Amino acid sequence: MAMDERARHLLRSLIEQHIANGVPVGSRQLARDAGLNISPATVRNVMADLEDEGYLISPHTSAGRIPTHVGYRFFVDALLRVVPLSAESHRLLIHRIGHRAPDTEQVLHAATEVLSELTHMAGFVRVPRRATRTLRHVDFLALREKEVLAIFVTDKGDVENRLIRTEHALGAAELTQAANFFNDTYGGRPLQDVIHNLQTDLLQSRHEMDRILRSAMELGEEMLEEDQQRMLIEGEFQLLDLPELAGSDRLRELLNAVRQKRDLVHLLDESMRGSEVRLFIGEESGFAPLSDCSVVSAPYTVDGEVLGVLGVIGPMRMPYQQIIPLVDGTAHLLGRALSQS
Amino acid sequence: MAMDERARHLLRSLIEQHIANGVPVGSRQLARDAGLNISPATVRNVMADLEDEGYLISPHTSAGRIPTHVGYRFFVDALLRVVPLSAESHRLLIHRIGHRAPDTEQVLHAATEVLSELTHMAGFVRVPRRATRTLRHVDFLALREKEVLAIFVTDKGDVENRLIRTEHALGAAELTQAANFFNDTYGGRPLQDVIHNLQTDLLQSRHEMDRILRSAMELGEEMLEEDQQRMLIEGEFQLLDLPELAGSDRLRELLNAVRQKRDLVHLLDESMRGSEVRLFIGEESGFAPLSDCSVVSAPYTVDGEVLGVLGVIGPMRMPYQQIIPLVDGTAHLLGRALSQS
DNA sequence: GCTAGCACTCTTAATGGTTGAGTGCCAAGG
DNA sequence: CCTTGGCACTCAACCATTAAGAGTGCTAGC
Repeated sequence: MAMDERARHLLRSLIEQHIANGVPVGSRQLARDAGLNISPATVRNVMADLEDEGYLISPHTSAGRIPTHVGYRFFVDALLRVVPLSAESHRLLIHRIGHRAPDTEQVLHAATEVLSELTHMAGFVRVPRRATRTLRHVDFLALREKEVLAIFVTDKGDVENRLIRTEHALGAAELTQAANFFNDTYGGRPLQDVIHNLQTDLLQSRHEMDRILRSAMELGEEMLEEDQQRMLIEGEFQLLDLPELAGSDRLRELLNAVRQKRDLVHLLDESMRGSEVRLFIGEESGFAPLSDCSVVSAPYTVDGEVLGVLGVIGPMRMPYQQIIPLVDGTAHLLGRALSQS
Repeated sequence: MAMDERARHLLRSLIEQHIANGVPVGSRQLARDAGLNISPATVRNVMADLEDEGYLISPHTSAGRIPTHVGYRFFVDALLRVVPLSAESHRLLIHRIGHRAPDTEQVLHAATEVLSELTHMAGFVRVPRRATRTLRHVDFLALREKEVLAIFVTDKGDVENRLIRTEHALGAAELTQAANFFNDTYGGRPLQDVIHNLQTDLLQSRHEMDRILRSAMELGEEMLEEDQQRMLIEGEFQLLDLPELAGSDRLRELLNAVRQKRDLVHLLDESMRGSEVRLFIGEESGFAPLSDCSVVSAPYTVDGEVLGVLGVIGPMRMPYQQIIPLVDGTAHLLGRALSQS
């Protein structure tokens, strides 16, 4: 059954009030603040309908009503009036992630922090995946007897390194030779390909550098695997202040889940498909520890390519009309900042 | 005034009971469990004395007594019977930090985690300072026009890198030349010296590589500065479970303080002087957010040189007799694990 | 110097009454 | 048929009171 105009208006008003005050909204107050000339009794009838349809719920018999996650979903999809990003916030964003050293890592970190600060919730940035990066340069460095340091550099300046134990001592010449071979053969090619080709190449040849190359390959694989986990999070502790999550048990679960990152990353990778802001409200995420929370995320892109996704985690009851443009704006600015580097 | 044998015995018994149960200990229970044949009334007299001398305090008139930080201090210094590390814990420690890839970073991380897991408190490891490290190798890599990636490698295999913007494009030959100059001049020397000498050298010469070298120096400085901050922490959230800190405000302060690391690192650097386990009980740390907590720390050494310090943060009421050997053992094993790499 | 006894204090939990907010439903009115 | 006022009902929150229990300090006697 379709909701009529008045019901929509009341639902919006109720949710806005609840977001603002955090307490259940009763019929009298809603009747007064909704602006319609309607008695509380009428409002009660409408609210009863909305409850039947799953948009609202009352915590107990005599306590007004609060939105369900279904209610919030309808609210953001059909009722929300997004306010443009305030000039002040915009300035701050630019200041924090626009005027930066060209270091990717630092920019990402700054974005995470500023998200957390401006929203007073937990901010996160999913770090760009390296799978599509190309291999820029490899270096093998003899640290001491039988220990070689392998250094990988990608085209974006990501550096990864690893200590490799070798069976017999290797001279500088040999290492240079191995590095040259590696660079000549694989330089400039996407990391994924490098790993893959290296695997088949190693099966055929019995090059004396095998061991080093094999270790190097493992390092590459690790880089790709590590990718799966790389996410910056800041301001988790702000979640401690939220009265709605105060029940300590839930909260610890949440904080641990956030720290583990695994499932969260999975969730976010899903949301990288679209190109717009995306919301997971309450149980929608299908991820139990988040069932009292909402996640607002937006992918950031460089030259039209989606590199990662960023956003915030907070209570279901958050000021979506401000959070959404903020997350959106941050994603755009981050994309711009990264395209300069 | 000296404490007589009986008072010491009662104090120990009281603290042990309080550590075990977490509730204030009354005269009746103490009289029963202390093993002496003494009436509660007598115990009360002794307890009153101990309270006068600052070892105990009662939360309110009719609630038994709990130790003060002075009481705990006396307890650990004079009364504590340290139990040897359980075989089980020892096995776990070895398994987690003994059998590891030779990667320093990974070993440190594993140590942090295992400390947190075994104690159910927050575990930390202060990362070895690089100030005394020697410079192994420097590499300059042209990433693209006017961007150079500088890579520093220390003798222990620490790698640090930074993107440098240059004024005009530099060819591979020039970069190799710069790197060679750098390696020839400063290779094998302590980082501190490198920075220092580079500073004076740059003032004199007007080498055309100035800009790169200067940036490289800044990178080195950053490495040293960053040192001040580098500490791994794991399991902060376990502190959420502690009933004694449940008062949300204190706890958030604590978590934030731990996250900031600054003051904590300062505190720990103090404790690196000795070579033994060290305790900061309650206010002893002189650091407000920690005033309800104790820190147990131990330096870890390789070849007799103190590299860093590790330990745990938990409530004042913790089982010191087990925590102390655990922290001690972890420090030893970590030192051993690092000496192999 | 130790102990028993006693009066006293203070916390904790349970109890019950009151208040106020809010609902659901019904019957009257437009 | 929708709206509205009225009314009975429910429930959480608050407050005061009570009772029980734990523990202390003090004193007097052994």
